[in-house]
Amino acid sequence: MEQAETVGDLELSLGYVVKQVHAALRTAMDEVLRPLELTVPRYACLELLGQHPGLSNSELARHAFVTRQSMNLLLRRLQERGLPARPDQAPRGRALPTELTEDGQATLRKASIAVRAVEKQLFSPLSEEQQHRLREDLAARVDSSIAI
Amino acid sequence: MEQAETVGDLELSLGYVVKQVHAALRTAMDEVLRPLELTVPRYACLELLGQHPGLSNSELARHAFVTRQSMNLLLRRLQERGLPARPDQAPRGRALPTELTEDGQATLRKASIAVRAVEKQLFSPLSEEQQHRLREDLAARVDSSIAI
DNA sequence: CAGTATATGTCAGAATGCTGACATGGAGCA
DNA sequence: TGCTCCATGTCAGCATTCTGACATATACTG
Repeated sequence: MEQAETVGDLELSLGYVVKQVHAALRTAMDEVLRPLELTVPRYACLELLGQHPGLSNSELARHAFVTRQSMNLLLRRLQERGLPARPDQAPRGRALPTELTEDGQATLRKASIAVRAVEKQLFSPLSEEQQHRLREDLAARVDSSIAI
Repeated sequence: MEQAETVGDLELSLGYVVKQVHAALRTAMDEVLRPLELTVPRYACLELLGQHPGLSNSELARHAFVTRQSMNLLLRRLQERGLPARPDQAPRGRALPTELTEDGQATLRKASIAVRAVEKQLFSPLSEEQQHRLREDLAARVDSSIAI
């Protein structure tokens, strides 16, 4: 009976390693986003809007992995800065389709470049092929039902 | 020039995929830990103490990826429940070496088994070999300097 | 020895995120 | 049509975590 039932050595735990990488990524992203007065969730919101204009608050929340209440507050703060814009009335149902303003797109572009550099640097120890394989393996276990 | 400078399609971003897996893991862990009145950071604290008795508050914080202020509060709450114990005075310097009580060990055992099951289930779509490779690839880019 | 640098524990305040709750708009069904 | 169910936006309260600050203990250095 080799298979342990407890977590065992943390360094051998896939969950812990994922957490390590996630923490490293988040710290590095926070650092480069600070000059733009963005946090990771704020950046995520902009990036999602950039790729999928018209997303509602609830949809943004799901894809950014926060509750819709948190996203609501976050979105309002960004709106005060004039980065995204929402109509006053819902064109249908209650969902308010959100889009980036010119300023929002400009800010997103800067942020996206910075984040891309961080990712590239963080995963640079891995070869192109390893990175591809890593993404495949990770995606393999993500519920693809979350796809937009 | 194929190499984009911005993040590009999120689904193709390693960072986003890591975040997806991390979120899924965290949600699943929170769920199974709730009956034990534990959160992920609280569990992490106990697991670290189980594997490395005598860690100080600051060391726990670093390995659990929170600030030492947060860990301090968290640790005190756990102490009120009698799970870990710290001496009143530091045997050397200011660091207070923390250890699990009997209750703490018992709680940790239950939690660890539950978390192990979650990890196992979450990564079950991947073969044993793929999991091994995944861990290797991820660990390859974690600063091993964080090792205990 | 005195002065400096580093690490630790801790306090205080602000920001962030979550849970619970409620009202509203649409879809499905009797 | 009327009823139920679900998704959305939003308000309120609570918990958690962070940043900034300060005191203390040790190590290092001139």
